[in-house]
Amino acid sequence: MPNDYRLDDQVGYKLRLATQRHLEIFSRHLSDVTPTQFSILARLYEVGETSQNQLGRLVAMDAATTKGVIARLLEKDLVEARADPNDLRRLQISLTDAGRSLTIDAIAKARKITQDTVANLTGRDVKRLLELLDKM
Amino acid sequence: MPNDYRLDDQVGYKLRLATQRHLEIFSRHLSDVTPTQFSILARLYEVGETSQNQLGRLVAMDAATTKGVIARLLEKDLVEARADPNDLRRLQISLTDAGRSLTIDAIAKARKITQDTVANLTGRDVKRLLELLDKM
DNA sequence: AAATAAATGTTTGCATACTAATGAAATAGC
DNA sequence: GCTATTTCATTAGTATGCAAACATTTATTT
Repeated sequence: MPNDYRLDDQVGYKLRLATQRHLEIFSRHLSDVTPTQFSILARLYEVGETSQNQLGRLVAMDAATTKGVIARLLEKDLVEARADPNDLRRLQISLTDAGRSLTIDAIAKARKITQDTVANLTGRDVKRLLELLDKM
Repeated sequence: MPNDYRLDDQVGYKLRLATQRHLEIFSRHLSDVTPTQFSILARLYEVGETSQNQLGRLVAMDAATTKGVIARLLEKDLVEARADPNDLRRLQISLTDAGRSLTIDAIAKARKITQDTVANLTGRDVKRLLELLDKM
C-alpha cells in the first residue's frame, strides 16, 4: 500500500512539466518549426549535406522518426533530398536557401528561447542543471 | 552568423534526451501503460473519483489530451466513466478493480524506474535536479 | 566468383500525445 | 427570467515515436 509515493516528486513527471514549459516558450518565439525540426536544421547547418540516417543519429533520433521530421521539412521546402549515386539506399539531405536563412534566424531566436526557459534560474543553476541532465 | 551556438548545450535538447532515456526505462519496466497514462492512474488512485477535466488539471494536462489518455485507459478497462447526475457536462472517472491493482503494482515499479533513471546521480544530485526543474 | 549471411538505410503502419476550434451545459450578473 | 460568461467535453488535424518490413550494400563462405 504505497502511501508515501508522490507523483509530483518523480523525475519523469517533472521532466514532462519542464518539457511542456519549454515547448510553449519555443512555439511562442518560433512558430515555423518545432524543437525537433529545429534540431535537425541546426545540425544540418553545422555539418552540411548528410544522409538522412546519419543526420538522425547526429541528433539522437530514431531512423523512422527522422524520416517523418525530414518529410515535414521537405514539405516546407526547408531541406531537399537527392539520391546518393554511390549508395542507392542513401538519401542525401541538405538545406535549401530558404532553409539556411530560416536556420540562421532561428538560431538567434533559440538563444532567447533558452534564456526564457531558464529565466528563473541563476547562471550557476543553469550550468548545474545541464551537468546533471548530462550525467543522467 | 552564429558560430558559437552548440545544439548539444541547449536545455531543450538535453531535456529531450533525458525524457527519451526515461521513456525507454519506463517501458522496459512497465509495458502496460505509458508514463502519461500512469500519471493519470496514480493521481486517480490518490484522489478518488473525479471529473475528467479536473483530473487532467491535477496532472497538468490539456483537456483534449486528457480525453485521449482516458479513452485509452477505458479501452484497457483500467478506469470507468459515468455521467454526473448533478452536472450533465461532467464525466466522472474512477479506477476499476483491475485499474486499482495495476496502479498499486505500477507505483512499486515506478520507484524502481525513478531509481534507474537517475542511477548515475548521487542522492544529492537527484535532490538538486528536482529542485532545479521545479524552480524552472 | 557465386551464394549466403550480416549490416545498413529507408519506409510503412500504428500508437500516443498535443493544439485549435466547436458545441453543450451550468453559473453569474443584470 | 435572460443574456453573457465560464466550464466541460469532444472532434479534427499535426507531430513524434517505435516495431516491423523491405531494399541495397558489404562481408563471409564455399
